[in-house]
Amino acid sequence: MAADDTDLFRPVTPVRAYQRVAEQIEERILSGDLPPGSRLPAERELVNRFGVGRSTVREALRVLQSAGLIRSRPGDPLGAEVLGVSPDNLSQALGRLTRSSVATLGELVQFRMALDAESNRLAARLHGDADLARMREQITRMESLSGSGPASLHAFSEADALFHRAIAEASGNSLLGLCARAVHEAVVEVIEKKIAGVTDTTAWMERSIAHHREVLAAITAGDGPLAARLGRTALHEYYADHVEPETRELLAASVEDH
Amino acid sequence: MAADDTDLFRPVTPVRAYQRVAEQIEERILSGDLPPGSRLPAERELVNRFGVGRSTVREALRVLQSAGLIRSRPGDPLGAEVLGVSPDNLSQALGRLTRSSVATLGELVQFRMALDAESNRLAARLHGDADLARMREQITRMESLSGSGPASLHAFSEADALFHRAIAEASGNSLLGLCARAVHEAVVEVIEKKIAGVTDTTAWMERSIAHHREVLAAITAGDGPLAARLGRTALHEYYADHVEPETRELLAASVEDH
DNA sequence: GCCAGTCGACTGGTCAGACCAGTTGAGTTC
DNA sequence: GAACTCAACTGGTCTGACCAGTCGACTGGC
Repeated sequence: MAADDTDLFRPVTPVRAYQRVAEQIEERILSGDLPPGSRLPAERELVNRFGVGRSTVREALRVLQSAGLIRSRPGDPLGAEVLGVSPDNLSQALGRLTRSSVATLGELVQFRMALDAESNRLAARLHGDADLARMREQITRMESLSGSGPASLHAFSEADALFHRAIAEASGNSLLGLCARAVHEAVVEVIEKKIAGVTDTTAWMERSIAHHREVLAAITAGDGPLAARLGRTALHEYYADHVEPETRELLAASVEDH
Repeated sequence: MAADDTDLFRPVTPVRAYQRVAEQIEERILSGDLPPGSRLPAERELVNRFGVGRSTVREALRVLQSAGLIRSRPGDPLGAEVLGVSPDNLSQALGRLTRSSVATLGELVQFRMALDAESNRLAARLHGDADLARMREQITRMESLSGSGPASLHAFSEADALFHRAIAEASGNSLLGLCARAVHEAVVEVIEKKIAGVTDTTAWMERSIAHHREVLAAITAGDGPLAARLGRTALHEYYADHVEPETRELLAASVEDH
């Protein structure tokens, strides 16, 4: 132990007051002492309890709020509301990564391929009857929308999102679903308009419905590898025309490798 | 269009002053106007430019800091430093999800299986000579550490992390690497001590080295599917004993399915 | 008795001004 | 030329104030 003197003295980072306050409150929230829906004391009350100034308390609350843990509303006599842990922060972080062009569109699609494939595979293995019913329900909804033309595109993609959420929940892995959702939002932000303008929406919707039916069939049959491959194929077909040309063939290879 | 009156009026959320400030600065950072390493004006200078009070500026800076975009140091005459987009925020969000038991350890490992498998597969297809050299280098470093007992565990896992980062960079998909890293940090946070206490570190290191050698061989040979499966196997072997019993067999199934 | 309106006691959001401890670099001293 | 001093910064914190919004209790008229 004495030989490893790199661990004896570590660089000391002064801990700011607002950090201590934020950590204490965050700890209470994560530990469950402050369940979602409960209220924090008023700011001026927190000032008394923590023995710091109001600006310090406010900076701490700001940090928690930007992390999506609490929400405050002016004039609310009950104090800030505890929201609990939400995935919004996650998708926010992913969104930043894409907007700063750390990640390209091709990388996003490829990333989502991996996530969706794993979700589908797990869902095929673990699904319950209720999960299947919810997926069927969304497909039915898509079918009823497919004739309405471009106006219903918004409702259609909502049904699509719900279908994928049903798969994610059936997979039993919340992380997969959350990340896939975040990436999906990031992708939509980048190319939604492009697709809406270029594509023949009716034909696109019908092909999309066909894909979803295939995936549902594979999941129902318990064929995980097939469901995974179908998920990749669908993403490739949707987005291949819109990614950067140099990554296009790589995406195709991602489908074939499985 | 007129039929879809849900989009005509949207709920209005008053935008706080500190939000506007934070958004403006964040926009400049993400757009590249403020590259990493550059400096923000001093707080009192921002007060003048934005025409708001210092507390407002400070709350905005606090939000950006908690998002990992900037870092400020007391007494620094250059002002806050722009850090650029980093995955720290991502791993922080993942850590919160696990600590609040929204996501279990098993889900984390399963998630990382999907990411690592995809990274390995892509790396096998796209690697350059420099990537292979860096992987070899880290394996050599692990070998030199494997005899030193528990004291060098820290350095060993650092080499391990660098090995995986080399794979991620070889894969050409930054998102995969960043997420894998975030998940890895979250996992480490949960069970690092457990592993350090329970396991025979020397034997564990040697098995780990053997795994890494196999993965490197598969990548060098360009065998993507094999590299992917090896990645899953390695994770299963490392963590299977530490995840919740009810998810253990599911992890094993994740390996076999591929 | 009930309902509408008023009013005051809160809330969070913002601002101004002050002080502190730390950093830095220019000037001073030896 | 090296060491020291010091003033001009920085960010971190506190105080006290004001505003607009919210809400509950009180009060008026019916």
